[in-house]
Amino acid sequence: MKVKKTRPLGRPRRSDRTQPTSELIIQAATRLFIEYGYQNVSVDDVAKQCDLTKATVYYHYDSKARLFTKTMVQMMVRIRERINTMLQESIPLKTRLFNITKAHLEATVNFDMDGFMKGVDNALTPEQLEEITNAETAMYQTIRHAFVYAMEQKEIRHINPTFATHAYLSLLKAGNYRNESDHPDTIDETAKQIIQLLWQGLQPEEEI
Amino acid sequence: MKVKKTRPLGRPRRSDRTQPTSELIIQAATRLFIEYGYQNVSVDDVAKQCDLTKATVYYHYDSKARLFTKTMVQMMVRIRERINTMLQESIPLKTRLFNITKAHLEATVNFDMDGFMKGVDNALTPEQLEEITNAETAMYQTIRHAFVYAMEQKEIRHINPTFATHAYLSLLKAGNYRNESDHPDTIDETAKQIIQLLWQGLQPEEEI
Amino acid sequence: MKVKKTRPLGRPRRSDRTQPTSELIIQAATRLFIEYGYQNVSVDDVAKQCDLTKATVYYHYDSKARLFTKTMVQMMVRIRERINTMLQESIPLKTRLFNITKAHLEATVNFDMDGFMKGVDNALTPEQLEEITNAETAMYQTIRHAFVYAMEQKEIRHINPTFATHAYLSLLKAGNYRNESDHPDTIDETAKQIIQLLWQGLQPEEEI
Amino acid sequence: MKVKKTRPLGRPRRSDRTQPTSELIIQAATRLFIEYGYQNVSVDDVAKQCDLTKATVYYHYDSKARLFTKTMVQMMVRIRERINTMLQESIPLKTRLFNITKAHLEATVNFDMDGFMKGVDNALTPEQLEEITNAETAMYQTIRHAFVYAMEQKEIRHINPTFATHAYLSLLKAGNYRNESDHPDTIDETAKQIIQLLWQGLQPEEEI
DNA sequence: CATGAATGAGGCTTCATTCAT
DNA sequence: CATGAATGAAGCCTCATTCAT
Repeated sequence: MKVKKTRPLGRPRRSDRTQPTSELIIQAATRLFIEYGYQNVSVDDVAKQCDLTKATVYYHYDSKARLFTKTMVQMMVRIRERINTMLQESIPLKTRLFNITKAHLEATVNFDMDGFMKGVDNALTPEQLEEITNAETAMYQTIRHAFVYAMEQKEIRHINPTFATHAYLSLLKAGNYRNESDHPDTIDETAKQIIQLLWQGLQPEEEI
Repeated sequence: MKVKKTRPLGRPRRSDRTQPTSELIIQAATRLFIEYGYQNVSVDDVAKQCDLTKATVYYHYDSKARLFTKTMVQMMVRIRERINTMLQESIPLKTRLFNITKAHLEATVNFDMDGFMKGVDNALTPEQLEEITNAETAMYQTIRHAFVYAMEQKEIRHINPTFATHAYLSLLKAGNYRNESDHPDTIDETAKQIIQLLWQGLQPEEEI
Repeated sequence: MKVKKTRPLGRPRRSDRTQPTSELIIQAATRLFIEYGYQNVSVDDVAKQCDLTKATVYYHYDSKARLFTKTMVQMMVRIRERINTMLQESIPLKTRLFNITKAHLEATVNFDMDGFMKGVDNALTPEQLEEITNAETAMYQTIRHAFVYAMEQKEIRHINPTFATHAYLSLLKAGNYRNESDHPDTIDETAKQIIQLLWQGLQPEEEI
Repeated sequence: MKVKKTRPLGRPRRSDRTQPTSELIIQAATRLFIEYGYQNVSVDDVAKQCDLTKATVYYHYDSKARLFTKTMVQMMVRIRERINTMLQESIPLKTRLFNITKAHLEATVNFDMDGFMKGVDNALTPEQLEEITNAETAMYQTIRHAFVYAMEQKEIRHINPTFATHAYLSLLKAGNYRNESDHPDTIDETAKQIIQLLWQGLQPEEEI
C-alpha cells in the first residue's frame, strides 16, 4: 500500500511541523528559561532544542533579552487566561481557587517571578523589564479582582487585596515542597491544605 | 623606552581593617549573591567590592562554587540562630512569629532558596549542594519544631507541620510586595496582615 | 566622550585563502605543538599564527586537548603513510630504510612521542590518549611489519621485531645531534651512519 | 626501657630529617620534574611534596627556573659520576656498556634531555640553559671518551664518536618500550638485545 | 628559616552577537 | 528562511613571584 504522496513543490515545510519557527523557538525557550533561568540558558541551547542554529534564532529575535521578554510575556498571558477562565465559573470563590491551585500544582511550571528575575534585570532594557512587569501585573490583577469582588460580597473579610493576591500565590509555591515531607501528600491533599489555610485566614476575624 | 614600573607584589601592609580578609570576602559575597544571584556575580565583582584582586579571593576560597556554598551556609546558619533565639522567648507563638516576621521584613535579605538555586545546582558539586540543603533544612526544622509543639499544645490545629513551615515562609516572601501596592503599608502593618492570615488559617477548622 | 568604535563582528569576507580554516588551524597547531610542546603553546598562540582569534579556534575545535589530539593523530597518520609508501618499494630493506632515514632527517619533524607526551596525559581524556596511542602504534606497526618480513626472508637475524622497530626509531632521533658535532655531517652521511650501525647490528650474530 | 632522650634545646631540627631543607627541595623537585616535566610541575607542587610552603622554596631558590637548573645539573652530574665509575672498570667495553645499560633500565629515570627540554628553553635564561647544556655535554663526553679510546684500541670500528654516543643513548631509550611487547622481556634480556645490536653495529664493516 | 597573604599576568573556555552567503 | 563562520568581551582559574612578619 505504498502510495507515493504527491509532494508539494518548492521548499518543503521543515519536517511536518505546522508551527511557524518563531513559535517553535518560543516554546523551547519557555521550557528552558523556566527550568534553568535566564543566565543558565544560552541562545545556542535554545537553538539546539529546536534543531536550528543560533543564527536562525537571531533571525527571528534580535537578542536574547528580547526572546526572553517575549517568552515571559507570552507565558504570563497564557497563565492569566487560564486563571481568568477558571475564575469565571459560577461556583464559590473557594472552589474556584481550589481548582486553580490544583491546576497549578499539576503543571510543573513554577512561576515564581520574584526569584526568577533576580539579576536578570541588568540584562534587560527598561522597556523590556516594563513589558514583563506589566504582564506580571495583569496576571495578578485578575486574581486581585476576584478578591475585591469577594470582599464586596462579604465572602471574605476586608483585607488589602494586593496582599491577598500575593499571599495566595506564595502559598501556591509552598505547595512545591510537598514531596520532601515524610509522607508525601497527593496534589489533591496539598491543594486542600493550601485552600484550607488561605480561606480560613481570609474569614472575618473573630476574637483572635 | 618602555620602563616597566616596578609593581608592588607580595603582601601589602595590613590596612587598619580589623576583620580577617576571608570574612570580608564572605560578607561582600553574601550581599552580592543575595542581591544578584549566583550567575550574575563574578568572582571579580566580589573582589572589587573588597578592594582586593580576584587572585586573593581564590587564595581564600578555591572556587566560586565553594565560596558560594560557604556564603549560603553561613547565612542560613545565622538566620537559623536568629530565628531560634526569637522562638525561645516565653510568649505566645503568634507573637513570636510576629516578631520574626517583622525582623525579616526589616532585613533586606530575602531567603527564597527555591528560586534562588534555580540553575545553580549545575555549578555545584553534589557535596556542596548537600551542604546547602542541609543548612536550609536545619533552618526549616527550627520553625517546624515550633509548629509541632504548638500543635501538641493545641495552640494551632492539626496540620502537616512541614507544610505549615513552608506556608509561613512563603507568606513572609509575600510581604515583599507591600511596596507596589497603591498605598504602601508599613512593615508593622504588613507583618500584622501576614500573621493575621496565617494564624487564622491555622486555627481549628470550624464549619467552613 | 568615549566613542565606541563600531567593531566589525560577524563573518569577514573570505580572504583569498584556499585552505579551509580548520585545516589552517591544524597546520599551525602542528608546527607549534611539535616545536614547543603542548604546555608551552597556548590556544592564543595558535590563533595568532593563523591570524584568527582564539574564539575562532574554539569554533572549530572544542578544546585545546581535542585540537592537540586531532593534530597528533593527523600527523602520525601522515608519517605512517609516507613511511608505508617508502616501504612498499621493491628494493632491499636496507635501502628502503636508508631512504626513510634521509627523508626523516630532512623533515624538521621529530616524532619523539615518548618525551613529547610527558605530563600531557593529565590534560587529555582517556579517550583522547587512546586515540593518540592508537595512531602511534599503527605507525610503529608499519615498520615492525617490515622487520618481521625481513626476518622471515632471513634478510636480518632473528630478533624481537618490536625492539627492532623502537631501536630504529631511536637511532633516527640520534641523527638530530649531527649538528653539534665538531664537523657537522651532511644528512646523507648521517643517514649512512645510522643505517650502517643498524643494519650491521641486525645481521646474524657470529662469534661476537 | 623508656629512656627520655635529652632533647637539644632551641629550635628542633625539622622532624628527624638530617638533610638540609635545600637538599630536600632538590630531591622532590627532581622527582617531579622528571616525572611530569617543567611546565607541569608548579612551585607549589614541589613545596607540598616537601611539606613546606611555596615561600620557603623561594627562600632557598630564587626562581623556578633556577631550581630547575640546579635540579637538572645535579642530576646529570650524578648520572655522569655513576656512568664514569662503571666505565672505569677493567673489563671489556662491551661488558661495561652492558652493565650501564642494565643500571639504566633498572632506574626509572629516563634522561631523555631532548624531548625533556622542549619548550623549556623559553623559560630559562641563556645562562641557565648553558649550565644545563654543559652538564649534559659533560655527561656525554664521558661516554664519548670511552668510544674514542675503544676506537684507538681497535675494539670498535672507526666511527664518529659523538654519533656513537648518541646512538647508544638513543638505544637506551628504546629499552623503555620492552613492556608493550607481546612477551615482555626482562631487563636483562632487553639489555642484552641493546648491547648485541649496538656492539655488532660497531664492529668493523665487512662486505655488508 | 619559614610562612601567610597578596597580586599581575596569562591561560582555557563560553557566549551574545554579527555578517556574508 | 536559514546557516556557517567569526569575534570581542568576559568569566573561571592557576601560577610565579613578592613582601611583611
